Amino acid sequence: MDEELLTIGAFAARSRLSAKALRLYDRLGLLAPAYVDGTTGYRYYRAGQTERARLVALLRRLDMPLAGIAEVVEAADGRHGDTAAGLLAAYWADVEERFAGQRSLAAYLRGQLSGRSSEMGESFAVETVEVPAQVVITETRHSLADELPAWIGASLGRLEAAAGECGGVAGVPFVVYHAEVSMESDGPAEACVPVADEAAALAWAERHGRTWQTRVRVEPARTLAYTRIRKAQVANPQIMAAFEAVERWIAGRDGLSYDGPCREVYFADWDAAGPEDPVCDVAFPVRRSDG
Amino acid sequence: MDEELLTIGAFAARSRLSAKALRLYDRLGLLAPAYVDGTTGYRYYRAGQTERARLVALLRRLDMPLAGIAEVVEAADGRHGDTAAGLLAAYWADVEERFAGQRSLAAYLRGQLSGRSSEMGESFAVETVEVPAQVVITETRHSLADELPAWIGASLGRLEAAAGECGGVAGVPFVVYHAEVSMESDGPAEACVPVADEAAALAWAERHGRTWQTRVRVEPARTLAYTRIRKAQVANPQIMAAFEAVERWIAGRDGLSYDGPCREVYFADWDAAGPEDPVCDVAFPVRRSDG
DNA sequence: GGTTGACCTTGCCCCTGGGGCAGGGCGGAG
DNA sequence: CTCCGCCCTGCCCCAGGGGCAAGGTCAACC
Repeated sequence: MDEELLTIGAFAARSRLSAKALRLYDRLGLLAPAYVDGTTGYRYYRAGQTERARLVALLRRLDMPLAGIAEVVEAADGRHGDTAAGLLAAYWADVEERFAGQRSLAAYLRGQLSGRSSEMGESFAVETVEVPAQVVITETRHSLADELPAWIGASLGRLEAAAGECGGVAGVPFVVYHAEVSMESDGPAEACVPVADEAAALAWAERHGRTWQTRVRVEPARTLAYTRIRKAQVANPQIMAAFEAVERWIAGRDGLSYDGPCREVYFADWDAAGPEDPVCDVAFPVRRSDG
Repeated sequence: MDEELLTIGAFAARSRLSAKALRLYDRLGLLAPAYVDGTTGYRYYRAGQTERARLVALLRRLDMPLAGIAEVVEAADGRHGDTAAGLLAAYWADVEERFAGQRSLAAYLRGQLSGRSSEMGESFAVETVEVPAQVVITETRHSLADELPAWIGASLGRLEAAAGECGGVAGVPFVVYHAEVSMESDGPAEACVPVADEAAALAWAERHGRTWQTRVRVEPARTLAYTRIRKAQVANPQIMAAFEAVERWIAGRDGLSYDGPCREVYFADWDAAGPEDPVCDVAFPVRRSDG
């Protein structure tokens, strides 16, 4: 077996990896040479290592990060191939999900770029409403926009349950998309449930500490410009058309300007609603600037 | 319109881009602020620029490179939205193609990792054959493995046409996958057609210069270990199973070792063959090392 | 035994698309 | 006037290598 040692170039050819990549994988501990000459630093690989190297190369062609590849090859080496296949399947399911989102976004954008986007399909009816100040309990999350829907459901569920300890739900739950970088909560998404008893809410937040990034704050009185959408429209990229419609409506009114981050107001029972039932208002806070 | 200027933070919030990204896009000329204060360097954006910024943000979510995004937004700004939509469609078609390849590779790998890969499906029959030395005219290409099939067809077609000037096709065309980094052709893939007249071939190569990376060389006599596959198997990842079968067969014979880069030998008329007709030998040069 | 040329080593800078931080300059409100 | 929040530039960092330079090695050929 001793004379079976390959230099890095020969091993690179057999494994379809570049010598540069092999040095990197060595440094990362992902694919160590069988023997390294102490004086010259030359790396020597066994022919039997090509199998592992090939696996690494193929996994790289799936754009799997090297850290993930390390887990897979370790699992594959450990004989319990189930785990390796499971890790790969999990990774790939993730990729498929992301890709499905991108595909629908691409289709939406193609439509926007080619067609008469402004007048396309249904026109959204936009109205304004005054909302008084209210005490809200909130959860905030820096989310990645693909796990947002699941998080919104879970978060509003938790908050509505907690509202029972705070005097009960005193208004319509909503989600605020803070893009403001350092207003006071620098996260992108904040789920909010209005409650009746501010003191009880503060005590509740005290008990819960910082586990779920929970907070209690006063949402000031607002004027909201909003449009009502159906359950089937609460998804990307359909919902973007609603946001854009409201923004266009605001831009078309002189003397009206934005007054805060946009939000989705969930006024209906989500689970009981059918796809064509209105469940959500897409809203922007506005202010009369002068006009 | 003058008081409509937004600071970078406000514009970042409206456009869902980070201030850092906006500075980068400014530097690249992709999204320049409406006004830059000469003394402070402060960037100010018009509210009307949010549309372009949103488009950039959405295209980034498709992982489109900024250079491509620049083309799309320029085209969209130029009013001829067809072009913008066309550029996006072309980009996305490319992504879909790459993704389809990755998906089938992922499926193949899941099978390999979980199942009894060695005995799965058909077992490939491996044999050896002696091939005499032959003069070949060749084209070489550093290819990206997704455009390989198309290139192989085109290249062998060109070479077979050229063989007429070199004494005619004197053997079976083949493609060599040089992974060797600097043997004498450092490229990954080399299409080869044997010809009868070496002197005429050299003259032909002289005339054609370096336009298609053409060369004439003598392929030495070889012993090839090969397995025969059907047309339907000439695709990724199916063909990989054939390569692996030959490698395992070689590894299982003591006293036989690799003697050069692997190749695909196309012995049949590709266009006339049906999916189940044998068309190709997947081969490795081998050498009797001692035993 | 010497030379040559192919191979190997480390180290540095480059790419994309930003994130994060440091140090310092503005701007409006109290 | 001061303070806090915003803004600026500039630097280092990430993955996953590519490419090149300067220098050390190895094996084959003469």
